[in-house]
Amino acid sequence: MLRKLTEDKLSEVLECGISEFAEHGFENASMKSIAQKAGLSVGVLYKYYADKEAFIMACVRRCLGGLEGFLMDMAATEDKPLNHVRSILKTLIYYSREHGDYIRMYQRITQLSGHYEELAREIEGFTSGIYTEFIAKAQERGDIRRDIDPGLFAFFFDNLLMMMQFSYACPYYQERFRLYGGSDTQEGDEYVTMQLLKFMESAFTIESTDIPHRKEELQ
Amino acid sequence: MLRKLTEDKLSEVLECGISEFAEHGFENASMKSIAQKAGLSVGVLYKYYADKEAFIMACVRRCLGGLEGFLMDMAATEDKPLNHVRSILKTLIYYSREHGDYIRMYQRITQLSGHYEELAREIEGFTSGIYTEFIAKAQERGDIRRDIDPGLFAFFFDNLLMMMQFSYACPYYQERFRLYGGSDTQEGDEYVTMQLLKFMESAFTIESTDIPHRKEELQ
Amino acid sequence: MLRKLTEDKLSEVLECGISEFAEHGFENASMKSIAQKAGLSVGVLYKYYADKEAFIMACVRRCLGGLEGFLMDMAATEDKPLNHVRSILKTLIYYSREHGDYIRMYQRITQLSGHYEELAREIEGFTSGIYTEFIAKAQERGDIRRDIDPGLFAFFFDNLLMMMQFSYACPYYQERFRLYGGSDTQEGDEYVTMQLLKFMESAFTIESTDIPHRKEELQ
Amino acid sequence: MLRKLTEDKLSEVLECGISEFAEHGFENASMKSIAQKAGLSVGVLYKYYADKEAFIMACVRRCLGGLEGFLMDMAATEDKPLNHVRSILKTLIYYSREHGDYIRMYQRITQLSGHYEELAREIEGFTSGIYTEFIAKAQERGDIRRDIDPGLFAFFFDNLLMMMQFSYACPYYQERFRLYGGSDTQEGDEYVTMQLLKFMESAFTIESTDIPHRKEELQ
DNA sequence: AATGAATGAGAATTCATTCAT
DNA sequence: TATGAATGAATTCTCATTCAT
Repeated sequence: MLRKLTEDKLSEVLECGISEFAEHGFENASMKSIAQKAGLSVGVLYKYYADKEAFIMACVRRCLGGLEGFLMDMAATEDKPLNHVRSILKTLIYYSREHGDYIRMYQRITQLSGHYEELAREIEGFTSGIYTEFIAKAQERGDIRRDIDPGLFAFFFDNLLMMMQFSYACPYYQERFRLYGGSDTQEGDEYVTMQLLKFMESAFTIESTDIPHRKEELQ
Repeated sequence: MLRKLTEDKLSEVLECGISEFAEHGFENASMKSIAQKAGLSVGVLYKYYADKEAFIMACVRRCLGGLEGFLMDMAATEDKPLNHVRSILKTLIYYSREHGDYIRMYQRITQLSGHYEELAREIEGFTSGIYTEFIAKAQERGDIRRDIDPGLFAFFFDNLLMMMQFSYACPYYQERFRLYGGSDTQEGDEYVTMQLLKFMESAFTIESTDIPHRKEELQ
Repeated sequence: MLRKLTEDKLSEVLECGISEFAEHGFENASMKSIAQKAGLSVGVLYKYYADKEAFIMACVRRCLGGLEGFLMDMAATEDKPLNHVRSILKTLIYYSREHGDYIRMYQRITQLSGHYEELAREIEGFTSGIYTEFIAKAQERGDIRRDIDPGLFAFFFDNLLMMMQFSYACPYYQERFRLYGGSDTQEGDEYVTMQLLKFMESAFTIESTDIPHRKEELQ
Repeated sequence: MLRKLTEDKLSEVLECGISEFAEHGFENASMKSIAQKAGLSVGVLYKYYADKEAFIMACVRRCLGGLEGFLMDMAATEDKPLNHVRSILKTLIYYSREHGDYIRMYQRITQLSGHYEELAREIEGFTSGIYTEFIAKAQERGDIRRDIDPGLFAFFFDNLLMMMQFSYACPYYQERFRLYGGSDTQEGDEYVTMQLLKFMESAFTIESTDIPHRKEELQ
């Protein structure tokens, strides 16, 4: 019998939870099987978490915390936009491979109904802030075309990143990825990265002429 | 008699299923409430579908079928790439608003575990085919830069579209959209469309020089 | 498989519940064992009653309803007080023997905590009303001494009756009864009845002199 | 060391047990909360008592022991029957107020199923002995009518006392008491006592004529 | 053929009891 | 020796599925 759950063990439990939830979804994962996976009895889970809901929440927090940490690291680099993006992509792909559970868990989170909007705001707010600022700064420096809404630009950018994550970590998206000739095997990473860079690069630099630039000009 | 019920009623049942699954997820939706919603007894449901699994599958098929139909219509237009894309985006946003259930259901599908890869292949294969061909043709015509992998280009393109769909139909993504200053209200549609077009436009037309063009050139 | 719970079957379920609760108490009786006893699956119980609490409540109601019915019958007789009481006692003892479960269940009810006061008021209010009125009328007619508070008199009277019920139906009280030389076997009934009548008779008829008659005279 | 804890602490634990059991019943009271209330760890509880059952038994014993002590004191007085009874009642009511837990616990005990008959015999045997002897002696002295079975007389007498205890200490009986116009507030004590005395007094002194005197005369 | 009540396996949760420290 | 965290059997409750009518 374990004497007391150490900090480490507690972490392990959450990881097991994340792994189970990532694999089976919140409803299909059973507290019992999570406990077993962690080598514990159900009782312990309920000692530390009031109920399944609370445990899910803890896993969600840990997952988002992990992602946020990763994003922070990623955002820290200073470089020319394209190089920065290149490094972001590299890290992202690597992370998606190594911590697939977190990405899959994240995908599950996007399905959660109820009062989880705050969660979205927490994690997505962080990302959106970083990216938007990143874009805005680059626009100031003239590294990126200025005739585009930095918020939406960041949004499209992040959309591409999210889809890459899913495409590397989630079964359905992996399959889909393959259909597009993409490879979710290590070898192709470099190539995919470069192609995506190319796709973005132009978006970053060209100045279009025949599309209205600002909301105000619409009417 | 079966035949009497069939056509219309069966459609209705599937629609109810899709609506329930879209809203509550596959686990949380109950066969009973679906039957009630469709004005049927559970018994009939089980006459037509062996079990919940089978019923889900039928709903999934219908949903994907619906989406495919919509995509076909969308793809049918012939026009200059950017104009074509503009019309695609317009339709897409409109559809996401009007048939949110289908989009939400689709999001649920992307979470399904098990032997659903074939499903992915069915629907995504269709899309990927269309888009890739669309890109390739445009490249031939010189409407789009040629130094890019048409498959991956189509992939990135579709990624952006998928995220738009979700951002217009799924609660979590809607919330996220707002954080980026995006508006999921009718008024903003035009603006968002244009910004996205701008984001893509350059990707379509610029020819980059310092990024390797083909897989083969990598080593 | 039963097709549908008839009125009778539903009654039977409640009787099984009463019997189980009477024997094991509310906490120790399990829904499963009650269902089994009634030859049903747990599911049915939960079809008809929201939860254990609700089922208990239904059993309590039925039990109190039964007791009330019995009390009504008992109260209906018109006769000279002592004869009336004699018949009450007879019925009471008979009932306690035949419907021990109801009496035992009633004893359990007296332990219930929570919002069951209303229940007490329902059943006890009924009894207290009947007895108090019965005493008051007898006082008017001169059949019973008038220098006593009819309410309290009825209270003491009912106390004796309650204890008789328990003594005939509840294990602990039965054992206690025996220690007093009382017999809870059929043969002794008549004798016990008569002794109790004698105990009460005098209370009914003598007019004491050295005990203050009314509340007001106390100070 | 065990010895250190023992005497006082053990008493305290038992008191906590009694208090918890009195309030929540045997099933609903948890060993953990009892230990906490006593400022102990569950471990110690299980050092002294094999299991919950054994602990309950110990509490039951202590409770009955306490009641017995109180009854002994009560029985010690020598006086004329009615005066004696008056003093008994006074003490009883006072005790029921001051040591409600013991009375409530006692009520719980009367519900215990299993091999608790011995318990009944222990405590009730004591009471019944005292009362029966008290009645018999008074009959000899001519203080109480002789045409009544002293055992049953004592039984009825004790029945009235028990009900008074419950009516002063147990929620359900308190509520019931109120319905009869009884007051469980201090002020009414004197009045209730006197009314009960009056109710009993006559039973003690009148000699009825038309009810058979002894068991043997029945046939 | 349609109905919807009954079934019962399985999930969440509690708590008496054990035992490593 | 005392502690209180861990254990896991048992309980309540749900819901996909069956089947008598």
